[in-house]
Amino acid sequence: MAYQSAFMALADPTRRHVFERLRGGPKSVGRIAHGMPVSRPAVSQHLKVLKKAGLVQDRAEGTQRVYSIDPKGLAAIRAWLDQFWEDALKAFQAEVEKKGVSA
Amino acid sequence: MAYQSAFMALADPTRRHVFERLRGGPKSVGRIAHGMPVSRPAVSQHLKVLKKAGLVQDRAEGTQRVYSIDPKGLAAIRAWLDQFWEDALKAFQAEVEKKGVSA
DNA sequence: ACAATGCGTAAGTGGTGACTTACGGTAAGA
DNA sequence: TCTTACCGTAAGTCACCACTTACGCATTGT
Repeated sequence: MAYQSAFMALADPTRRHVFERLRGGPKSVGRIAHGMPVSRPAVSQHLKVLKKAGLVQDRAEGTQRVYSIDPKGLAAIRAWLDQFWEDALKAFQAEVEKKGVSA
Repeated sequence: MAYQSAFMALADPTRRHVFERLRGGPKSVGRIAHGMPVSRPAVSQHLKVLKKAGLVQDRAEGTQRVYSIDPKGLAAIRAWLDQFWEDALKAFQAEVEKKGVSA
């Protein structure tokens, strides 16, 4: 049941922005924070939340800390979505057939 | 770009609980609120947010208002996830090949 | 017309979280 | 060793959001 923290984590725009910066590949904290409208400690705090949600992972590389995307968190959301999607679509189609809703 | 409000909407546990109550099919506000630890107006407010995010839709049925799941919101999240998934996995695999990470 | 039901909204409050600056700790270079 | 770079954490502040009660509106039944 880790999709809860994953949703919480991705809800914040700034945090999602941090997360999306890792899409192209691993980056250090400094490089992530560079050019962002918030301070570097703020980015660190966001990364902490993302890590706790299983969305990112980190490794030490000399004096700097490199973060990368952890597929585990995304997989959790995807699993929840897939399960929900099936039931919801089924109920939705049953509703369409019963009521004849077009739009 | 509606996935932003969708994530925001699904981040709150109570609101997600409201949303999940619609999985089995359309329900009136009263039936949704019945048995929940929050008041009925609170449920109304949550439904308002969910509707704005494209996650639910409503129709009038006599004196009561029936809410059901709107696939549009889920589709938005799924699209974002799919797009992200592809890029992230690609970068992740490139990282695995380069570094030889096993776990 | 009047009462009753079902719901949305207004107004106000408490708690949480996102941000800041300041500090401490670790690893590399001179 | 001393400095420098890079980062996480502590402490404090401020805005926002989830919730409550009170109220108003529309629809149905008598």
